[in-house]
Amino acid sequence: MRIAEFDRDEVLRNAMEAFRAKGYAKTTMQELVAATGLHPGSIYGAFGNKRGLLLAAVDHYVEGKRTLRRSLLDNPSPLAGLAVYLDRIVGEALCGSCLVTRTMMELSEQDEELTQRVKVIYGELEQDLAELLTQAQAKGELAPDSNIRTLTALLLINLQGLVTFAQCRPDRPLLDDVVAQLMRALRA
Amino acid sequence: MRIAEFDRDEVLRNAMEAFRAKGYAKTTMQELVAATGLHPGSIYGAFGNKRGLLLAAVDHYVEGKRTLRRSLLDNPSPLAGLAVYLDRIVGEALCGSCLVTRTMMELSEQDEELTQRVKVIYGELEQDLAELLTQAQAKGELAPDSNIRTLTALLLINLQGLVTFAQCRPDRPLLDDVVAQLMRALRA
DNA sequence: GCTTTTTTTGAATGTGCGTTCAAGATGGTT
DNA sequence: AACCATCTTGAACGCACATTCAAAAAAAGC
Repeated sequence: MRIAEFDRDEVLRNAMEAFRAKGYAKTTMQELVAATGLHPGSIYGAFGNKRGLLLAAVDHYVEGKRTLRRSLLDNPSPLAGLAVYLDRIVGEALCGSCLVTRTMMELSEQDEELTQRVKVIYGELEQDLAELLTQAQAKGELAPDSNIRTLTALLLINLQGLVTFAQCRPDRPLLDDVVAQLMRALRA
Repeated sequence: MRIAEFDRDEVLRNAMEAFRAKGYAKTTMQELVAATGLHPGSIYGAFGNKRGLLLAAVDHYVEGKRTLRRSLLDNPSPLAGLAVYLDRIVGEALCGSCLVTRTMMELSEQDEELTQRVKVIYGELEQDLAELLTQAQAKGELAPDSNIRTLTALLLINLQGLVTFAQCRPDRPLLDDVVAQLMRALRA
């Protein structure tokens, strides 16, 4: 027997960063070898192939995001939690794009398994947001006649859009104003 | 002398469709040859190389979108024009992604010239929307104290997000509700 | 300490790609 | 009608890439 030397989490973090920076197709094995510190044989041994490494990196990325999201949203005032979360999203959007969105745009309509996985990820996010809005409504932070499903979709769309928009226009004050406007729109 | 036999517009339409379906990197020259009906030599003669064909296709795509947009937004009631435009965007989002967004996500941070071009395209769209909102405010369709810049950004973000969201969840009634909510948010 | 099993290493392989090129076809020009 | 510039055609090229493989190294079990 012999145990693997590398730290799987660190490898996935580095791979993720590489994929996020250049996209799947344009990230070469050479770059992944350089980024992870592993040699080709080790990568193929541990993850099967390049696509396997991407899938593992996406899972790792999503798990981190999900944990963070749930801790930020866990707030006595649901809408206050949402505000904190949105602030965080803006901060991240200013630093770089989202691996999931990028992967989805690049590989959807070609990779059925990956598309399915992305849909599950979106479903989870949607459910978290829907629960949050339901609680907000129960606590009177939202109008009783608000349509949770519509508002959830509006939120998702704005999360998506924010990250993309920030690539073109990394203007923090503007993004903060937009978020404030969005929060007002929810209550309206 | 001899005149080119192919119809440039049709070639660009077909190339655009190919690029939009699979992205730049994953669309092979073979597929472009099949899609356009041109042989490699002709493509290289007319557009320089694969990237040149992409740039030409993007320009063609954007020009079409811009013309359509301006005609839809040209309405005695600015907000009514906006509603018509958004309805159209929803319809298109249900059919497939946006070539510009896709190209941007795939090639930004690698292709400086293309990034610059995309920023110009976004600037144009932003300006059109800002003008529309200014007119709406002048005609009393928007509150006098609304911040045009913020609302413009909000609109852009939602346009962006709508198209991406629709890929995962092609649900026309839901999208219509979201658009209605967004229109309400502008007036608030 | 020897064997066994797994990992590491990095050079080698084969394939698919964007691109080029030279020969043939075409139509405008004189 | 002859010429020439340009377009068309499709085979050929070279390169970069993902992947494989065989040898070396390193831990675990006895």
